Amino acid sequence: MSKRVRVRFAPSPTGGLHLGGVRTVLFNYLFAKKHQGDFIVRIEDTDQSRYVPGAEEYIFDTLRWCGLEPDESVQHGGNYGPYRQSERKAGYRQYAEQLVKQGHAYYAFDTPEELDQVRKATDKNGEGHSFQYDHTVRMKMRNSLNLLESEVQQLLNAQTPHVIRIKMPENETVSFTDMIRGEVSFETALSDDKVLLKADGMPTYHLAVVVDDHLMEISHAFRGEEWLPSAPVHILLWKYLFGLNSMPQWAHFPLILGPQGKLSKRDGAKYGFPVFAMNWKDPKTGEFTEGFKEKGFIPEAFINLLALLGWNDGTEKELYSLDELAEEFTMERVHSSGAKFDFEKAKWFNHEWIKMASPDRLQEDVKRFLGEGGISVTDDSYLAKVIGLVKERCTLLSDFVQQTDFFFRAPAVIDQEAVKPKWSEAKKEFFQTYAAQLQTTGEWNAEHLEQLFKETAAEKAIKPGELQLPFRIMLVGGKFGPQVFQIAELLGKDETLARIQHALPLFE
RNA sequence: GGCCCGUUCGUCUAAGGGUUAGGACACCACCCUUUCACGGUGGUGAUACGAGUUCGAAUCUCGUACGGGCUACCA
Repeated sequence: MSKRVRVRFAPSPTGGLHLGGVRTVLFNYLFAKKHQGDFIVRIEDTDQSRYVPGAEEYIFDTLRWCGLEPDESVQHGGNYGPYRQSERKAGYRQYAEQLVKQGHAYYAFDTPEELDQVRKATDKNGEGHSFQYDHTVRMKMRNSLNLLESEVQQLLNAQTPHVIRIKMPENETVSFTDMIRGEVSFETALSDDKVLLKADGMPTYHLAVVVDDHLMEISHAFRGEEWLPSAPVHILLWKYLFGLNSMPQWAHFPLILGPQGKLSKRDGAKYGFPVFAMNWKDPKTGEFTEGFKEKGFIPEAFINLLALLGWNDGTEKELYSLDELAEEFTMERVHSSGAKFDFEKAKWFNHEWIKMASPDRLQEDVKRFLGEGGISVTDDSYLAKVIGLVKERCTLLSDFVQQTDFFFRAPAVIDQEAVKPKWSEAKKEFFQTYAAQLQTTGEWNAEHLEQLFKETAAEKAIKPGELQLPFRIMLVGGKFGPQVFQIAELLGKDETLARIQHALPLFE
């Protein structure tokens, strides 16, 4: 019997969640659901200098909007807490000390300033990175490998600021099986001696991720490809601390790329598409980044498009609900190569989901957008009818503003130029007659209105087609919207007549 | 620079030794609609390059090129 599936998403609260981040959440979530496992969110806030107030809340708000609720987290509780690494601070040191005792790590007293100097000195106008704190230089630095034991003890007793670094083996090959990429291997000699415990007593990501994955009994550790190069450090820590047998299985997701390489939040402003899941304003810099939610995406579509960026089930199916995804998802079918994000395709997904959604489902979202567009809705059942009529021509929720505006208030502008060139006295007479008929008719539905329209047109010997555009302009103000008689039906008798009367003189 | 990962239409991808290399988005044309869309039909368009293995390679191997990631007391 294999152990229970437990996966985690481990964001650091430093800002908004971008596409790649949400997809990492999604794949974790899907894998957990598929295997009846647990999905945990652990906040990795070990770097106090990068902490951004509000970012943690934002993350949970985003997950809620996406419908990806964690089973355990800061907000959801659970038996493996605390779920915030800063609150687990006291626990990490013992593991680092254990490594020192085992000879796999050591105390280092070099200050950040000293290291900076060495880096600058070594990096003689090359493109940097010639200095690494690794096995080739560690015997020249100020650390417990090098200093006398008494000196080390003295420094420690005097509370001299220090870090604990891993002592990377000098010639070992570390390899592991990535669920997506297969066998991956690294030479340990090429990696530097990463800091495990910082001078402020906080662990770095490397120590914390291993310790917490162990303590939280994580069975599968998934993260973005940017972590692949540091995997050997983590494998080594697992080996030294808890044994390779209890190590989770790894998978590194391909990156989501922007038009020119790595997707950055700046791409959003530059190319006109959102990068974050929801609007985010950095409280420190004031920098604003647009979100998919506010751009007019519905979460069903957002999830769907993210899932298909790097995964497919091998069939030609493209539209999946969250439940279907959880059913079909397998890690083996996740790609190993990065995917460039295509906003046009993203919009297509949204359009498809809006078309599939019921007016009820869309009601609240549409109302939110209409409100922002200055349209207030008082009659929900009227709104539902309107939504049903126009939703298939809306790609983004924001499109509902233009598509429904004229249902709630008379058009502010009448596109007279669309009518004037072909306007005639006969057409004017037609509308006068038609208006009079509408006034007295007892029946008010699209079919009847159309029938009446055609009959009257025939009497006046005008092709009905030539009259439809003017009628549309009167009711809508422009050349758009659903079938014109359906519009009139929803508008009702009084409003329809008022708009005809208002527009008629404008065509002279 | 070093290390790691990757490379099929413009983009997302299917095809895990034998197919006219399939689909979707986008684009173009036509049809439907006397609005704008939806929808329908058709079209343009790809295996990075070079060797090797094989009767046969998009698929396996190697090299080259290109792309990306990492190289902090950041995650």
